[in-house]
Amino acid sequence: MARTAIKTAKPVPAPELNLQAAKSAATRTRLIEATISCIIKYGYARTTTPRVADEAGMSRGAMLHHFENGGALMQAAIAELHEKRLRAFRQSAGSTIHEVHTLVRAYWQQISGQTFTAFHELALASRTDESLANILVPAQNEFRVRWYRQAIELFPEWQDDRARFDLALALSQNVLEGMAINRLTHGLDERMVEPILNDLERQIEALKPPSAKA
Amino acid sequence: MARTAIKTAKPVPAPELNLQAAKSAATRTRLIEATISCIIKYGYARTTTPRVADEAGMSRGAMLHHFENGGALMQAAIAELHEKRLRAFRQSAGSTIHEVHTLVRAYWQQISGQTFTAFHELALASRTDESLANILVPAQNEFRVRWYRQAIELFPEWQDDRARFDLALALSQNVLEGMAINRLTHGLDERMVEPILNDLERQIEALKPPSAKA
DNA sequence: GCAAAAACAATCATGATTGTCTTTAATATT
DNA sequence: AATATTAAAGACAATCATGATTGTTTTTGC
Repeated sequence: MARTAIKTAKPVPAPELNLQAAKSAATRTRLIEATISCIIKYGYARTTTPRVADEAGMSRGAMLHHFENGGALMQAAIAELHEKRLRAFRQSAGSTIHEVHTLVRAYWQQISGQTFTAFHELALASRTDESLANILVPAQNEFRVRWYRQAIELFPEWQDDRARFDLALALSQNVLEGMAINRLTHGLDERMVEPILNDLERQIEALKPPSAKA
Repeated sequence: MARTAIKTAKPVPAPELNLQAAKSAATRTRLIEATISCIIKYGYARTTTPRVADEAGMSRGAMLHHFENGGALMQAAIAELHEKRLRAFRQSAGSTIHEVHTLVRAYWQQISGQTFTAFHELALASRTDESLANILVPAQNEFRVRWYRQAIELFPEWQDDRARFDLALALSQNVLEGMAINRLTHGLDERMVEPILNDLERQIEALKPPSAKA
């Protein structure tokens, strides 16, 4: 699957109220979830079409009936992963509590989950896989833009000092994602998680301009 | 190559002063370097034996003469990568200047290089490849232990407050490696590198106990 | 020089993955 | 009820990576 050229999106079968044929959608979902599971279990490179079909509990023939090739399935899985990320993100940021502490913990929870694992598998694979990068990078960019915009909304009074605001965001992103990735690769001392999170929060608070400090 | 079980080390041909047969060592080196190049160029999963042989400019048969199988070659490549890292590390830490600024920049330089890229490829692959993890994790651990020990040597007067010392180290590791990895995966805004590095330095200085502050 | 050993090259058989094609079962339409 | 459509399964040929085997050329030791 890894090396498969990835084509454009499949023409959605028009949202007529197809009755039983809508269970085809269930099968597609099953396949997409199986693909994500395989990425998490075996890594991107070993997420092969036989493995995915096996994980989904169906034949490879059935699978290729719903997705014309492995690349199309992978593309759909990436779209779903992206949606998952955005959903989790909206849920976190949409909370009524906008304290730094809450937000840091929420994002940490988010990237501690397996969705982030899958995403990083894809992200690193895309380093050396151009066709994969072509569909993944836009998703990454969109996520980052939304992250940034959301942060602006959450801290409007911080916008006078853009430099420090940007620093707080970049710091958060790199510290948290750095920890998450190091955890994936036997590189994180779990005992240091709490101290680092606390320090990050302290640091963000310190970067807030006086007008924004509660 | 990815899925190959990795055996124990090859019996070194005894350090007698073999004359021309020592050019065998050159070929082995060539193969090991080719393997590392392939990991960087194509990623771990696509570092196959034909590609490596091609990169080294020799036949696959010749390659398998020097390394009994793909796994043995990969193991040797990992050992070499580990050595490279340790060498670069010693060079950085062995400098006479022990300022925080210098050390942060030195480690940043180090993980900005391709050796770190290769290492992260392996590290992530080892998440789902047990036999790879078996040879990579010890190297990772050794590197971390040396890192820690070196830091203790560089900042002896900091040892009274171990909690803050450990925090400074963990923070440095996660921020710097986080940035390096995000850079690999289209996730780093290069404009933020300098501000983050400066902030990290400031932060480390702030964590130093009064007795250690110059 | 000559024989043994090592370096190197080429080929083979095997297993895995991929996409296509064919066949059967289920479901929907008229 | 008959037929067309879709889901699902299986078989197929092509490609590729792997390790083993065999053959050829150098190099080394006697």
